[in-house]
Amino acid sequence: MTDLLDPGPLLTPAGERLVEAASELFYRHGIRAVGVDLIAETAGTTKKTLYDRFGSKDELVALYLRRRAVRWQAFLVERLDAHPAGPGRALAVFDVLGEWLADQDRGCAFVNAYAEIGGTDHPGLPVIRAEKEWMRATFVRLAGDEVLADHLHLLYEGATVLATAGGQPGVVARARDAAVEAFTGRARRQL
Amino acid sequence: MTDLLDPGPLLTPAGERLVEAASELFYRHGIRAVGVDLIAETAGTTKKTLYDRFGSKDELVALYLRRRAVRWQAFLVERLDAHPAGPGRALAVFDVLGEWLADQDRGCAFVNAYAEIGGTDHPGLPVIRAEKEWMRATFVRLAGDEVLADHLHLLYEGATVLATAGGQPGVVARARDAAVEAFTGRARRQL
DNA sequence: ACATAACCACACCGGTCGGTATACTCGCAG
DNA sequence: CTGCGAGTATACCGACCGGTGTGGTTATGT
Repeated sequence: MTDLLDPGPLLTPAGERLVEAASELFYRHGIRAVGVDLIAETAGTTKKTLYDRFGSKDELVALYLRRRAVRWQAFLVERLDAHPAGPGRALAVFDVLGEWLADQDRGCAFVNAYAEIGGTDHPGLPVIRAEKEWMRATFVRLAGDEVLADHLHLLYEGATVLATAGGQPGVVARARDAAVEAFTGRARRQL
Repeated sequence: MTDLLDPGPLLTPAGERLVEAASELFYRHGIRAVGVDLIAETAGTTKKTLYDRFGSKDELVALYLRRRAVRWQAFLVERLDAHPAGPGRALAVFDVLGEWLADQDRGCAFVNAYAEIGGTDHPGLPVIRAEKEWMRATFVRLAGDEVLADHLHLLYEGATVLATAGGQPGVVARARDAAVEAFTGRARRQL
């Protein structure tokens, strides 16, 4: 799992600009909507360099997803560290999600990518699965309870979808409320 | 809302074949991945007829989404009617979802469409919003409680995402379990 | 007999798609 | 001085993109 989300070795300067440009364009407009010509032009380099560095558009897409996963995970972990250790951190995930979604109005990059490459053998597919599994594992670690973790993970994914595709930005706060209730349900279950 | 999900007037035979072919191709491969030439060929007709009937690819996409919404809603209502009236019907939504997802392995058509057309003024966007709002209203009607309905709706959307993009097909049953717990939480809240 | 709508066949438009090839310049390490 | 990896510039490839135009056929209804 960890290797699937490895952002890979350091890139050459032009390679770095290419993956940066591709990441923003892919997220904002979708994968198929963005051509390699536009990526190269935005990065201030050429298609030749793109294919020299990454071999194919599909590989560049997979790298985009790996980088995106690492970025979100680093953001989440950093924000969670500011909270006192304990079950409250599982709740704080929803605060971090709200903060993240304030900037990222196009929703979950992995869900979006699956919409375009699902049902194929695209090299980005394992990255998508690994990211969702990482979030589940994170909830398990934070909640210390598999059943509760699944419950929280479902609320988390639902909130992301409804806040973006559903056009209901306030839903993240309601998801947090639901998470609180899930916690009290766990407490009662364990009595 | 209801008019946004109106499938529209009856179509001519070739128009009907076109929207049928487009629906399956769009859902299976994505919107941008499917060209109008392929749609026309699959329907056994021509591009000319497509543009005579629908005016543009975007309008055909919007119609695809409206039809998809109507089809899911009819399926859900029919299945729910088999259950005795009462709060148990809100739980049955998760059984119906599991049944539906067994055939539809490409996830939520509306979330997928948003991944491709979000951030634009595509005529399909209001349809996506209307469908999500319809599901929320349905949960409110079934649960008779806004807070509980939001909780259930979040679990429902999360289950759809994780069962498909997340590659965790068993998650729908866990979402149902979580929904049961949300119900008992409501009961306790109302005492 | 005539109009009309629906449909079909096909050619065409400018533009973009992912991907390849050739040739050149630069900085740097041996 | 030389070799080499990185980057640039540009042209090219066949295929496909969404969309338009022309002309002709069939069926229905008046």
